[in-house]
Amino acid sequence: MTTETPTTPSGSAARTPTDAPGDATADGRRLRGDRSRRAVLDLAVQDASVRGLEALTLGSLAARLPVNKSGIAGLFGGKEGLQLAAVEHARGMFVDAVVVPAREAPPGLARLWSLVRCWSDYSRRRVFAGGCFFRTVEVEFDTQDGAVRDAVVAAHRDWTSYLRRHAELAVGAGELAEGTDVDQLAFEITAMLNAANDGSLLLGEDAVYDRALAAVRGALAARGADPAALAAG
Amino acid sequence: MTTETPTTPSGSAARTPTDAPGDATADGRRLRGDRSRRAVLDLAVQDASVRGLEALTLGSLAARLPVNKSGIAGLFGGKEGLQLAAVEHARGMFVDAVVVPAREAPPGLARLWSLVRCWSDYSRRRVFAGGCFFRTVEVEFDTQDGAVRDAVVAAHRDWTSYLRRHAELAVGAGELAEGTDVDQLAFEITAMLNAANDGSLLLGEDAVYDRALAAVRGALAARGADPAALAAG
DNA sequence: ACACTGTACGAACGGTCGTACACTCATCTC
DNA sequence: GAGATGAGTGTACGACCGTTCGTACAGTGT
Repeated sequence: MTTETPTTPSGSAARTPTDAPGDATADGRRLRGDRSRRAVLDLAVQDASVRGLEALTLGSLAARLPVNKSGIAGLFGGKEGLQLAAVEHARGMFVDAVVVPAREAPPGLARLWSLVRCWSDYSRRRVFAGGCFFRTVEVEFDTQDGAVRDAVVAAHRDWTSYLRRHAELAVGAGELAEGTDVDQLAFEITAMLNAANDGSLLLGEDAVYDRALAAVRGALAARGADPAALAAG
Repeated sequence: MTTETPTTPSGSAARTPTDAPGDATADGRRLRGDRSRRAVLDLAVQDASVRGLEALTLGSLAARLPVNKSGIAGLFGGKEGLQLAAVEHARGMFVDAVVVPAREAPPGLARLWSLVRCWSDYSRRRVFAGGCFFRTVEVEFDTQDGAVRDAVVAAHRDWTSYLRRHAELAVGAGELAEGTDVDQLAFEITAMLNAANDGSLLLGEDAVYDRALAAVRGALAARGADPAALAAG
């Protein structure tokens, strides 16, 4: 992946191998298939955010959709194909829910803080029924390897490097203290956000989101950020 | 659970319903059973820390042990019984690996910092093959309910309340600033430790443990802790 | 008209899961 | 001794898993 910036919700996410470029033609068959794929994935990411990608079941999905079990298998080429497509689909939803709204703030510290707030809202709003989709699947594929794990890791790196980039911009613009360890900062920010997500799910306490925001605000202030730039939630 | 203090590794963890008190007699049959249970659980917690408790399989466990598949089922009364026993077994191992060693430090700030360092070591040493056992199963049972989830939540509360208690002691002893929000502090500490565990597993970077320790040290110092009391890792 | 492609179906496949049951054997109780 | 108890085995069962196959049909191109 060359783009450092998370791309807009991948318009053409999961496609069959033979995907010759330049076919912008509207094939009725493909349209129908894409609509079916979309319906399956909308359900699959919700399920996976709760139970994980391994717990996804072709039969269970098919039972709740006007699609046959073997139809789903054919649509994605098998279960692993479905899992990979689900990761990509979730990535698009994440970008829509977090990255795009945060773009209203200018690059640098403002964008960084906006990302933190948008992520908190994204988790709190339960865009995915099981909290952040990627939290679930990251822990699930922690210690395995294969294509799915690679996709999960790639999504994770994409997100953290985006955070890190805007931290660097903030340092360059003098909004954060010179010499700030942006890796350390990104680590602390993601740690707080993830902890809020997990705590909210496990204990049902909503206060954890405020705790996370307060902690991030503290981490930024400790690095010289203007407190006025860190509007309250 | 009335004890605020994590108990020593539960000597009699998983027992069959009829468990009349006062039977300290050494029944040869029971001894044999306990030995078998222990062997099964030693394997089960390792598996579960990697793949989760739902992915545990009686057949897979039995294939690697001198025990029959239905033998395991009988030993624990079924799969859920095995899962519950695994949580209890892991709890004991956690106490042995983290709580007991940390007891060398006196209560208060020193104990708190010792717990942080011991937890970091516990995760880094891979006491469980899949990193912290409880991280895996917490995320797994985030959004479900049932006896297993309750056990996981109880273990979680046990740990965090233990942290919080020593934070309170530190405040009371003047080692941390008066008015310190101990819930916030406990939140930040667990967030950092968990993030180190997860990051180490997902990305294979060992540096995250140092990042976590540095962040916790910062969080404690910001609350007035004597930097000299926070020995380096 | 024809061949070709992609979606979708229904049925069947081999495999694995957890559970249940009947049974043997060692051990403890009375 | 007799009888109860618990560990452990072996077999069988029903349920569900992902995959595969043959088939039908709609849409596209020539």
